[in-house]
Amino acid sequence: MNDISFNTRANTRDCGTCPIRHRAVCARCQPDELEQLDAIKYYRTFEAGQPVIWSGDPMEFVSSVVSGIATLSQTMEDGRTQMVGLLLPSDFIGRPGRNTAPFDVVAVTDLTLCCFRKTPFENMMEKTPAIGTRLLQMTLDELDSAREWMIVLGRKTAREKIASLLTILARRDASLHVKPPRDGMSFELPLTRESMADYLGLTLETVSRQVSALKKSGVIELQGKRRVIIPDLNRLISETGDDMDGGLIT
Amino acid sequence: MNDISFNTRANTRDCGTCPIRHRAVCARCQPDELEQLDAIKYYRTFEAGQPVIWSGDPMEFVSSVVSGIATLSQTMEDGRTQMVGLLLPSDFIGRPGRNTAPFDVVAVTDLTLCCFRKTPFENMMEKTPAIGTRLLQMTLDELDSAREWMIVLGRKTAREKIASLLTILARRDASLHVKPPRDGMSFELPLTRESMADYLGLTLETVSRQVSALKKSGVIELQGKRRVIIPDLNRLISETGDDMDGGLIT
DNA sequence: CGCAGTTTTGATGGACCTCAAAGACCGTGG
DNA sequence: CCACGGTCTTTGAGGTCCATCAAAACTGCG
Repeated sequence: MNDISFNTRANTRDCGTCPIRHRAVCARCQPDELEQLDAIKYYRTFEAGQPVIWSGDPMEFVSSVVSGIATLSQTMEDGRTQMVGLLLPSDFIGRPGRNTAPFDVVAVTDLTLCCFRKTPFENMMEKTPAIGTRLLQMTLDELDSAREWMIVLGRKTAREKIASLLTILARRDASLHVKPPRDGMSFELPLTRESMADYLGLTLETVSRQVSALKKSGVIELQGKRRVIIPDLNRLISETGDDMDGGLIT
Repeated sequence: MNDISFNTRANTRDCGTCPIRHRAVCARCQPDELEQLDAIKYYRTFEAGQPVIWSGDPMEFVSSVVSGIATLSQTMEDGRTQMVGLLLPSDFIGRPGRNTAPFDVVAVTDLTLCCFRKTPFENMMEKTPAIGTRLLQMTLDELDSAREWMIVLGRKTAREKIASLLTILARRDASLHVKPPRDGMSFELPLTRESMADYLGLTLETVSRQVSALKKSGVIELQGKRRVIIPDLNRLISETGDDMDGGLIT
């Protein structure tokens, strides 16, 4: 049970009932194109904590996150690590045209991926413009998010960083449940203090202190250690240091 | 001369002799496709220091950097600013499918852009897979660079940040001159201390001090204030804190 | 219970920021 | 030619935010 670090399953789900159908890389495909994808796809599951792929490894497949959360991160020789992305349902993993993984991917919760072997997928991409178009759109969105994250890493204080992360998680959680974020909403914190620290460029102690500080200020409330309640969303957003007129969409 | 902050020129250059022909968004186009692009393109020039577009502005055009350098940056309400990208010759500006600019673009040196009005370009993209494919590839590369920059912002010391920036500039300068970077190479520093600080998430004083420190250590030499000499490239790279076995390619 | 992993809390130090002023560089005009 | 002002850069002194080191409290689980 040690070297079988993942689980490959038969194609148990039909694309028609797929929860990420309308947001994933296949979102714009026609029924006949979906059928083709259906024929070459397979599911893999990972338990919380398991690695999906290491930086530098050959990538034999590309995939979409169906359920669960994974992190994308990079580690320096001396152990300093920086998370560079959070992979949520419908996010795409992999790079057509590249053979080795540029970053580590690790499952933080139990994770289900919808996978395609790389070569068949690349071939299909050439014949199916809908896939390439959608992938371009998703990649441009991710590039914007990555750049927005840079101002968090480069210029924000520890407190602003925590508030920024909580805001992102609140919005993503809301968009997953197809509800707009609202005052009084709550969500599960999927990350440990250490993961939060790696995402924010802080130490876990600083994360812990700032979360406590936000709680003491009444900006957030905690139920147990993992459930976060946001009594006043605008209050939280004002703690991020961001411009408020940036619209609540996304 | 105040409101004419840019200069639109007739199509003076032929695509065939374009210096960025083989690396820009048009790199994979066939001769007949190039002719079509040729028909709708126009050049614009900006003087050093001039804004190209502000965050939130409507974007009527997309473009490629032909010569010069521009910065992509974001500013918080209180004035803290973070650079999120450096735009060098062949880099693409703009987003098919989006109407407003997500970041500020400013010319740091005199700048020449090869522009296309957005709608004609989008139409052409639909009919010309070579453009979309190339743009996807370029966007994926930029996403990787953006993510690699995150570890610089989040986890590196001031000294390592400076070394990282100098390494990037050295490599890009070398690749522009189609020479591999080598010991003893030198290049012009296109950025002020303040721009470097904005790129690195530091203050300009810290940048100044660390540049002096690297000079005192013999890692770099300076000719005047702007020309940097790298006596020993591996020495500089070792100062970045990065893994050295990552190959010198790129 | 007892142990391992996670989180909190405390004390201390250091890297970097802030504020301040002097110095270098450069074009302008007398 | 040199004085002059503007911009960019360097250097200094002091303070602060966050990292580091250390230990205790909490959580879940066999």
